[in-house]
Amino acid sequence: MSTEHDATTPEKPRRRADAERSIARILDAAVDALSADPEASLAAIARQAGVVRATIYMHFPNREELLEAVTDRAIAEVAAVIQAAEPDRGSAEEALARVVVASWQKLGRYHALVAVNTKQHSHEELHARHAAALGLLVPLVQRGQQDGTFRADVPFAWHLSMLLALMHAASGEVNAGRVTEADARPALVASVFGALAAASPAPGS
Amino acid sequence: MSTEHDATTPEKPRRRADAERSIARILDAAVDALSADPEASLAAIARQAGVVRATIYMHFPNREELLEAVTDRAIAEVAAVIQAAEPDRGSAEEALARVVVASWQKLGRYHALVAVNTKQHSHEELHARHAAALGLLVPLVQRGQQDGTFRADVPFAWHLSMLLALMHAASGEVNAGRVTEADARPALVASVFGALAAASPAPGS
DNA sequence: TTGAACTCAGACACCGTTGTCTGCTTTACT
DNA sequence: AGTAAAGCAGACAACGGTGTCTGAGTTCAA
Repeated sequence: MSTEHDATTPEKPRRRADAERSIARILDAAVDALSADPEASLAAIARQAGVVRATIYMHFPNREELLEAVTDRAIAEVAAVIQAAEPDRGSAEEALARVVVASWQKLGRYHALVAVNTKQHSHEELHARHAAALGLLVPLVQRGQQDGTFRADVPFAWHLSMLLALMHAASGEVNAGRVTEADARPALVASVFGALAAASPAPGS
Repeated sequence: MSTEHDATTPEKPRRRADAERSIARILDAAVDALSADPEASLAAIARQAGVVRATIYMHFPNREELLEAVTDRAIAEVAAVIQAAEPDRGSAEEALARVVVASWQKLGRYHALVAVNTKQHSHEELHARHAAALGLLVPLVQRGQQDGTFRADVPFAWHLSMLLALMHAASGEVNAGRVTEADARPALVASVFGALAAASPAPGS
């Protein structure tokens, strides 16, 4: 594995090394530019990438496919981080904490990209793409629901959405400078676990 | 510096009745159109409002101020709903549930508008605007923190952000059809309370 | 009822973005 | 070293959005 970066699809073309480099720079620049402005022009992306606009068209047929490649890569990166955190090891609580800590920053980095996709693709299609990364957490959540760690009176997809929302919000807080990253980590873990956890054997109700 | 075109705050301008009507229709259409596509053109908004594009310019000097009026009105509506839920009455837990139930749908309706504002205004400015509605919850959260209902080891602003994120996510779930509104309500309340609640007198940690 | 406010219909110039194309130079591979 | 791939530079038409203007109709309010 490793240095195999395909722009959009793993294909036949044996690209030259500098082409691979350009593609990577364009993708990186696109993430930055689109994070700052979801409607960033290709000219702006090219400028930030240090290439000329025509070079983008050398690797991506049009704007839309570039954005597609950007989100594909972002999701793949997040998925890799999640997987590296071994969501299926240890107790559900431990695993959840591990996954959250490992992935929330990278997830937050790509937070702004959501706005880019919301208009082009439908919600369903967008969710289907996220599923690649989110799907890795399904066993973890279900496991926790079965052993009573997480509330079982809501669908596991609900937990997944709340989890995602909290991680995004947390990275937003850090990004806005309202909390330090060091403070955010335990707070996020606590909020997430609290949100997913089964109600404690409390009285009343 | 005072606004001459205040579509939101009824002031000096003695507008005719049909003008008020047009403004309201434009604002409504803008919410719908921008929710579907954050970059909806003024032509699209005008079409949906059943007016001609020039009519928009009769009440709003430019696109930007129209969007501003839209978000101002949205925030004001949400704030009104929150206030009507009496966030300062009863126990923090009860009040929280009341506020969440009352406001999450309307808040969700305007969820897409967030993407519209993210690029124009800075995060700080945007947060300052939200503060008008969010500020109503500050006493509630602080009260809960003081009496031990909510965790006090995080800033109250953290709780506010998590609260907002969960409500947005919940309305997204309903909007996507993954849960019914009836199911979402108690689930949201549970998730929110769990996220904010102080750790139960449990062992560990 | 009359005048003013408002709306409609359509045009206009201006601007930025997209996608394509052209030579010409530089860089990578064998 | 030679060849092809890739990049640069700068142009081009096409398109859509914005903001302004005109000159008509129509609706409200005194």
